[in-house]
Amino acid sequence: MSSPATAPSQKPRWERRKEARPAELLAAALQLFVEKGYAGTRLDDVAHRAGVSKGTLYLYFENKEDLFKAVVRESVVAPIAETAEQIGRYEGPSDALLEHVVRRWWSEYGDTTAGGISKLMMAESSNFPEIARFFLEEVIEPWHGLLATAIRRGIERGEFREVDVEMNVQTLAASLVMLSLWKCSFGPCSARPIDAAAYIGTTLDTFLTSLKSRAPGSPADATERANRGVKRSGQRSPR
Amino acid sequence: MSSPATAPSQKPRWERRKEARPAELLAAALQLFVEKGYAGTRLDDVAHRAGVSKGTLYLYFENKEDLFKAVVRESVVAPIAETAEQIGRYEGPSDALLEHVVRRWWSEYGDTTAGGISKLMMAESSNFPEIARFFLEEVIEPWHGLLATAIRRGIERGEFREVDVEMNVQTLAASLVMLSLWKCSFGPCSARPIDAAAYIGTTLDTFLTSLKSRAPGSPADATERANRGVKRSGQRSPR
Amino acid sequence: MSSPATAPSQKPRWERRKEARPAELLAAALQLFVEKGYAGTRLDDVAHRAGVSKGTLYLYFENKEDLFKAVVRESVVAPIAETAEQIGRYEGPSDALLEHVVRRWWSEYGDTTAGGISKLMMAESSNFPEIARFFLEEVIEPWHGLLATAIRRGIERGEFREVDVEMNVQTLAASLVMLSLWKCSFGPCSARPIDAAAYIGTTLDTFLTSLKSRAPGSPADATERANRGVKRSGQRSPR
Amino acid sequence: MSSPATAPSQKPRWERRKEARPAELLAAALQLFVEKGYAGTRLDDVAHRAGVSKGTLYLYFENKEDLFKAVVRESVVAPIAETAEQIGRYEGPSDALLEHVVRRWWSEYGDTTAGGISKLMMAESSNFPEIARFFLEEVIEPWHGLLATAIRRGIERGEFREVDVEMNVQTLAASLVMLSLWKCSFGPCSARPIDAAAYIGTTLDTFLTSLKSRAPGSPADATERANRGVKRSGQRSPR
DNA sequence: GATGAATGAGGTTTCATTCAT
DNA sequence: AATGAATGAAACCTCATTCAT
Repeated sequence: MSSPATAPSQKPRWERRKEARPAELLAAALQLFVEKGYAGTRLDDVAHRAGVSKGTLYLYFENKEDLFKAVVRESVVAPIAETAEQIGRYEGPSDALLEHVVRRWWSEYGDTTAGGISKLMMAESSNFPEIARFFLEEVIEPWHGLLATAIRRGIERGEFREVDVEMNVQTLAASLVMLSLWKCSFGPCSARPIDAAAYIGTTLDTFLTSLKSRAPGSPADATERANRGVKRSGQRSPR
Repeated sequence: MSSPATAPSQKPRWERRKEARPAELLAAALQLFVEKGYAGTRLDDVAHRAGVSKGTLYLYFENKEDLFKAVVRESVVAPIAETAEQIGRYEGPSDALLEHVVRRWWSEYGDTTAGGISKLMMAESSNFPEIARFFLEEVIEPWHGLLATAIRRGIERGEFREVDVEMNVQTLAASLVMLSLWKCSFGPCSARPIDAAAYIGTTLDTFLTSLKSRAPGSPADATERANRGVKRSGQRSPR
Repeated sequence: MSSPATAPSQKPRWERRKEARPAELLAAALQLFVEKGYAGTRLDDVAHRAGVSKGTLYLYFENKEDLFKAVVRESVVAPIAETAEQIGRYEGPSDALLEHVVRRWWSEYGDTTAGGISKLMMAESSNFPEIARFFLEEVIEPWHGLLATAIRRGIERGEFREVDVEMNVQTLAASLVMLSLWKCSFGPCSARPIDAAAYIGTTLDTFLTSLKSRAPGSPADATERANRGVKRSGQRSPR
Repeated sequence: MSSPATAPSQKPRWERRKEARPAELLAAALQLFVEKGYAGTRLDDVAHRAGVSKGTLYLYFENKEDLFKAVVRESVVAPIAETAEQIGRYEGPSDALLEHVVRRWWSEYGDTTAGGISKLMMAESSNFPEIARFFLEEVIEPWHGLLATAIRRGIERGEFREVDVEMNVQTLAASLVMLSLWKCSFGPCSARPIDAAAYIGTTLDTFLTSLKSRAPGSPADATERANRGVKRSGQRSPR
């Protein structure tokens, strides 16, 4: 500051680095965090996998927790906004729309390395409540909102029957997210790997069939009708 | 309560403790493993929560990994066998049967502390492949088999349409397991807690409606039929 | 908390330990902190000198800073209170009283290992402001108060001339403390060690001679008189 | 720069820089060493405060220890030689001379940033014995010699009583140095800052009053005479 | 059987030092 | 001459594991 030596244009170059080199570090960290969990990941390994020394990590991240937060934040893909636009412009039938939203989520996020973030957050949410909340608000809720918009559109246009939108979104999303989780948890252990395309196809089939089901009183019998309202929480066993 | 002796009248016969005591340790370990993950759990805390000293742990378990394995193994409830019997004896409609199986799973396992095991295994499966495989074979597959039996029964009896049983089981189970996971991950972070009964109700409604849907060519259009599960994996976007 | 096993009376026993074994650790730490400074002291060395392993340190002190604080606090000798009593009961001449207070401080504190604390605090006060303030209030000020009481007594009884008590205490204490500092700083470097007894004798001689000096206008010339009031801060050079 | 051969002819041109630039570095280093101590000072901070990069430090100093030594050596002001001359030429009364020497020391050294060197050396003398010895011989002893000369002159001219010159110098210097130490140690912690002018005034008053005290047998009683400095080291307590 | 003090390997973090530019 | 990214040795600290009581 007082010396003429300190170039005034240094800062930008620093910042630039913080986005260039760190990318490799974040990628390495993502992989390891997903694979080993937060506590099980050694910074030594992260650095090694990124091809740098342990100390270099600390040039870009204050500490392990900071790195973890950065990994979560940086891995949050933003195709949600893009998909949201598509919904607004779309004019075809709602079932195709919902299918599109689901398939796009899978290809853009669920089937990606970033998809492992879901598993990571699931496992570490109680250790990092703040980040969990961040993930909930910035990732999960927007994505649920997308599904909700598509379903609600179908109901409003008379294409879908009237269901509890919120709950349908929850359960549909659950099915899909589980596929992501499975891929990076039991996937490698299982003898025959899961067929993702078939899984998604079946999920769509199930939910769309249910949503488009018209029969006022036929397929849905008493049991089903009772639960359809969702406001009920009674329980019955066939015994 | 008063002296360092753990219990007033327990002292006399120690022999039985060898098998009785670990229950408290396993319970404590389960809670902590689920909450903090394997690496994040300190044996100190486990012992403390179980009300014993750290050294006592080593009287019953060789080491941390041994404790972990024991937790997983011991927490595996065996009501599955019992439920399997019920299915064999049952004679009513298949939708009620499926509902029963699902609700029983939730009350006996998913809604239990042991339900956290799912989250735990999900997070640690890559660190403990053998245990993951054990869990897959001893817990997941039998439980999937149960659902498969119920669905197949419905199809055979003409109550359900013909679907890809395997995949329907996968997605149905996914939805349900996700409820377990949510409860001990994002649950505590979320503003309004999830309504488990409604969630299960909606899941049953969706799957049963889909399974009982008859209309050969009406709601399910070409797209759906293609994905219905007949081993196809075609993909289409509304674009 | 939930378990009946945790005896409520364990705490005291822990606390007891915290004063038994830690004594050796505190002694070792004191020596090293005084010798090497805070940053220059390795916990490994402290433990080694105390004959225990590194980890044992952490059974008794949370971290390095905690150990440091404990060292300072524990080394604060309490002979000040005792000396204070003696002053109240004393009935002889004030010069002998002052001499006693000074000599006692030296034998009980300045000449002790704890005397090194002065050097330590001097060096680290800017790194640990809170501890510096603690030392200032709990050690330095009481000790200054003792000297002030003795001097004020002499003035009130007409044995000493009227001087700025506060400043006389400061400068007298400075001279003495410096002896402590010297002992554990330049002392070992100097060819011929300082003669502590002679040093203290001379200090007493100087201050007592000055205090008992009666000459209204003789020895103290203009220069001196000007400074005696202390309220002046003028400066003059003999040039 | 180009070949592995370390060209010895590259250096010549930069010789001057080698002596010019370090001034800023030495100033920065001095401040930090005084404030944080040797081990507690990071070269990063030194460079930053001097407005250069960390690597630049190594163009001028081999390593941290080298920098430290340079700081001590370069900070040793040479006004002592100058003051020594003044003493030789001086012809007035000895009390004024001593006062001059004392005040000059304060304004030229004690009140300077370099005054912090005393604190620094005190703290690090056991870590750097060679430098401590250097400081002792090159700084402390000459300065003590100055005071000794002034006092001895007073005794020889009959202005001062016969005292142990050596010890009087020690204790006088101690009082003064302590003021320097206080300023950069407890000074910032203390509620009301010390009044340096008053402190020096009182010190001069005390020592000059003592030195000029004539009364052979009146104020100074047996006790005092015994300790007066005549190489005796007897000790007595009023008990 | 039970304890908890003690250990030390291993992880995180810091920072003096180097080197390509 | 100057930079600042990169390094790795060494410090702090944690915690699974052992063992005398």
